[in-house]
Amino acid sequence: MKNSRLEQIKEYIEKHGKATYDELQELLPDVSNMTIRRDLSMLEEENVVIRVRNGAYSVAEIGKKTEEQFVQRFSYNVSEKKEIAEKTTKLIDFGGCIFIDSGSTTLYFARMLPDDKYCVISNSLNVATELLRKHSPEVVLLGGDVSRNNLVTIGSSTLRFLDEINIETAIMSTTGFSLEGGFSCGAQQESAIKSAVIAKAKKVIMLLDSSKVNKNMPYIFTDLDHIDYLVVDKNFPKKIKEELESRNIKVI
Amino acid sequence: MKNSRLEQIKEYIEKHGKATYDELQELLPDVSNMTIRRDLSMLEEENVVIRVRNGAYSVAEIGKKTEEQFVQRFSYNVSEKKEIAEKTTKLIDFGGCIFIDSGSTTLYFARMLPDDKYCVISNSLNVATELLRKHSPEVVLLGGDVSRNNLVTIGSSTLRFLDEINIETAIMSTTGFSLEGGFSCGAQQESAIKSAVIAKAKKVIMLLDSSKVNKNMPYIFTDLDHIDYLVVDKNFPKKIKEELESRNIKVI
DNA sequence: TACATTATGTTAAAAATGAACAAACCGATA
DNA sequence: TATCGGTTTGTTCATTTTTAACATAATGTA
Repeated sequence: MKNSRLEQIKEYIEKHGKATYDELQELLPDVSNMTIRRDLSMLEEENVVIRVRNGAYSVAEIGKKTEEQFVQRFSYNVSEKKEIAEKTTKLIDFGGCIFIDSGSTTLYFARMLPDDKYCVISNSLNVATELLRKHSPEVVLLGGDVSRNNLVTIGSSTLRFLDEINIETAIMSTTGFSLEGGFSCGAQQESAIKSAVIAKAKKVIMLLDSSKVNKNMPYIFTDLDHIDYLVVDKNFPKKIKEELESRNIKVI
Repeated sequence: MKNSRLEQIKEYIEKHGKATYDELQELLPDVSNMTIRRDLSMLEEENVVIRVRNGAYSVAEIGKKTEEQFVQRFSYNVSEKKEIAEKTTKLIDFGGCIFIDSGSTTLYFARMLPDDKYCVISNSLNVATELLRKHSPEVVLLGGDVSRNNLVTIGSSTLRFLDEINIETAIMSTTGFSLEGGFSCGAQQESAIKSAVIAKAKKVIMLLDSSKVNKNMPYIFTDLDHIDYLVVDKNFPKKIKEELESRNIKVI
C-alpha cells in the first residue's frame, strides 16, 4: 500500500506538474502529513519530483520550463510570433503536403498545427521533433549536413532530396525583408534551400514579424512575386502593407 | 549593481547546477541574506532557477535530470551499456567517417565520443542532436520519413541517400541476437537500412549488451560474417564468446 | 534640491521542516 | 497463536527557514 500511494502521488504530480502538501492531503486523507513528506522525499531521491516549499514539482514540468527558457532566450517578439503562427494555421488546407521552414515563428506554427491529416516536410530538427510529439502528422525530414547554428540540414544532398518530393504549401520564414531587397538570409546554403522550396511549392506563405522589416541580409532567396500570402503581426507598417496589396499579395 | 548581482548568482547556479544561501552569501559577502532571497525569487519568476529549501536549483540542471530519468525509463542495463560504449570509443580511428545507428547503447557511445575530427552520419535524431551539442564533429543526418517509435528516418529515400555516401566505420546496434538467428530487429524498414549500412561500411562494430543474447526478432538484417568487432559487456556468455572467436570475430 | 521610486537591511512572527520516539502493522517462525 | 524483527506510519517538538512588515538607504527624475 505504500507503493500504491507512491504511484498515486507520482501520477498526480506528473499530471498537474506540481502538488502542494494540502492537495496531496486531500488526495490521501487517511495518511499523515509526515508520511506524505517522506513519500515526496523518496520520489525526490528517484529524481521524479523536486521538493519545494509547500510541496513539490514534477521534474518533467521543470524540463518544460527549461525548454521555454531556452526558446525565449533566443527569441524576441514572442507574442507577435505566436500571433502570426496562429493566423497561419487558418490558411492550411486539409490533407496537403506542407513544408515548414526553420525559424522561431515557424516553430510556433508547428506547435499550433492542428493534429490533422497532413504530411509535413522540413529540414529543421526542431520542427521535426516538435511535430513528432503529436500523434498524427507524418513527418519527412530532409537529409544533409546539419548546421550547428540553427539545427537545419543543408548542402547539396538536401537539395537533391528536395527534388524527389512534392510540396503543396510552404510555410517560410526570413531573416530580413525590404521592398527593394526582397527576402534575405545570412547563409548561402540556407538561401539555396529556401529558393528551391519556394520554386517547388504551389502555395507559398511567408511569416514575417515586424522586427524583420527593412533589414537586409546578404543572400536574397526570393522576391515578392513568388509569395502568395504574407502573414504579419499588428505592428507591421501600413505603408508597406498597402504597397504589397497593390502588387496582389495577400497580406494577413 | 543589482543586475550584476543577479548575473553573478545566475552564473554561479548555472555552473554548479544549484546553490545554497550560504554559498551565495559567501559569493556576495556584502549583501544581506534577504537580498539574496529576493534575488532568487526574481530568478525563479524568470524560470531560471527553482527555489528549494536552503537555496535553489538551476532549471537547466533539473532539465538534465528529466532527461536522465527519461532515458533510464526506457532503458535497462544502463551500466552495461555505458561500459560497452566506453570500450567502443577506443576502437575508433581518427579522421574517419562513422555511421552511428540508433539505439540506447549507441546513444551513450555518441555521448562519449571524443571531440575530435570525425564526420558522423546517422539516421537517428537523438544521436544527431546529442552530437550537435558538442563542438566538433560534422554531422550528416539521413533524410526520410521519421518513425515515431524511435525517432529515426526510414524509407526508400533514406536508402537512396545512403547510396551517395561513404562509410568507414559503422557502429551498429541490434534488438536481438542468436548464433543461429543472427542479428535481428523488429521492423522491416529499419532492417533494410541497417543492412544497407553494413554493406557499405568498411568496418562494422556491433554493440551487444547481454540482454539481447538469444533473442530473435522477426527481421534479420545481418549475420556474423559481416561483423568485424563485437563489443559486449561482462555478463556476456562465455560459450558464445568462444564460438564467435573461433569464427574470427573479435569480441571485446 | 526635493520628490518618487526602487533597492536593501532588520526584525519579529509564522510556517515548514526534520528528528526522535512511540505505536501499529506485517510476515515469518517456532 | 505468540513472539520477534523489521518496516511503515503517526505524533510531538525543537529547530530552521521563510516571509511579511517596516525602516533605511540609494537611485533616478523633474
